[in-house]
Amino acid sequence: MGEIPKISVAVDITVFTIINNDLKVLLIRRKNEPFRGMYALPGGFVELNESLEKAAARELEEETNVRGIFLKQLHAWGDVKRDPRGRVISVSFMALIDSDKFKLLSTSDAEAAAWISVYEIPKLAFDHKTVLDDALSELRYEIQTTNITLQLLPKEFTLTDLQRTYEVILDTKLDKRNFRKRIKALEIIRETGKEKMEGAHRPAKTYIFKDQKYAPIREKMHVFLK
Amino acid sequence: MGEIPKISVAVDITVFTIINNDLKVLLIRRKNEPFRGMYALPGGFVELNESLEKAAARELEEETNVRGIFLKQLHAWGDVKRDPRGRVISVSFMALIDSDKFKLLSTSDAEAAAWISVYEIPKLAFDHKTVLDDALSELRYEIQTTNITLQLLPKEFTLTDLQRTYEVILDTKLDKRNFRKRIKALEIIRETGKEKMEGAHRPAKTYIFKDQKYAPIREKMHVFLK
DNA sequence: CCAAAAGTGTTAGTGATACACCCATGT
DNA sequence: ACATGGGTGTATCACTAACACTTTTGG
Repeated sequence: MGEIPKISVAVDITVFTIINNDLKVLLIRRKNEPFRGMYALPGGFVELNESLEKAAARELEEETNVRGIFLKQLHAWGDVKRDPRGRVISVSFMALIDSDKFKLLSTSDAEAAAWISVYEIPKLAFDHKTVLDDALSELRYEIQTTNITLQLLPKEFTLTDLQRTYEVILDTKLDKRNFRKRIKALEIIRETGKEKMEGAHRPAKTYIFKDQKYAPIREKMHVFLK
Repeated sequence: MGEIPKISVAVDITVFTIINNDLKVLLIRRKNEPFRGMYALPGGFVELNESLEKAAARELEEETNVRGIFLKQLHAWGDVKRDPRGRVISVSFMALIDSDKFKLLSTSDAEAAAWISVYEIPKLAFDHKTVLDDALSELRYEIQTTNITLQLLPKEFTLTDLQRTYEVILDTKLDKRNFRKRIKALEIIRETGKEKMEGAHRPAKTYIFKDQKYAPIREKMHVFLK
């Protein structure tokens, strides 16, 4: 080859979590130009000897201390002028972390990183607002077609925990009876036999996901007609 | 900046069409190493001054003479060893063209390009088999959630034409009455008032898509529960 | 009048929605 | 005994699926 153009390739990760019944995204305050002092999605450049997924996992670990988590690739952003420093294309990823593990973040030496409500997003560097909006709409789709919420919950959880997760992400109220019927029909969770007692009321049964890894919900979803 | 790694970025396009009731993909026979003589998806490297979409459109036009067509970005492929020449990431796109326009292809000076049935795909260069499989499954999803079939049909078409398109892509037989009921309910097409007479039988009404551009089918699709 | 594709309705079953009360516990 | 959240069933409605005959034309 020889005259093949070379371009810098970055990954940007939209990390979601739920804190206080609010959907939050991890944002980093930039210390350097361009967009110094502005919030941005965590991310960084892809090294020559690592895949896109590896790069995203490495950056996520560097920023949050969280490792081994599921990352979903979303989109490649390639506008010529999206980075004022020069030609940079960015591949975006989505990740979800359990809000318990998030405490690891504050013990890390990551610079000014913060969990920001998706409903109070400040002006972001680069095209990161677009990237984030895309990730959010992808998240809302994913929770309806995969078991991805397992990433947001502790291993054992109650049906109320699960319903709240859906409600927070979809930003709606759901009917308790219908939600339970539907979730049971999807056959993605199983009773543990244990209960969780918490507060002055009847204890709740706890559940675990049958698949402990990300998996599409087998064809309960629209197949078109026959 | 300075020590930011630079990577070659390519686009690869899976172009579908229907010929003789068979779903075909455009493949190019490679004239150069690596994988010389082997079939591959059309594509090429992204220039510094063009977006990913522009690059895909340019490559598509160079290979097929077809321009102004809808291209959908699918995925970024970034394995370290996917190209033996060095580090290359590739962003894949999908395109559909009307089989009438395909004739433009053979009049072009494109080198050995061929429409190959998706059921008879030979060994492909690079990771193009994976890229193609991904595109095919995306296509099957897209025709159920968008009006993308408008790219495959002439402007005016009959319901039988439309049904055959779905059948060929989904590789199933569909019930005529149920298909028509469903399509009407989706409200994506409109009668032209004209008819198409062809052969010794009753003439068929013709239809056009209400949106003449790619559009998602407004929320007839699963919204999850309330 | 025959061949060929176009066009059309009904029924049964399945899944979605709306909705209200009793249960088990701690204090 | 009361406050709190956990847990459950039914009736209606909308959509999906299965299925066969009549219509219009050219030859």
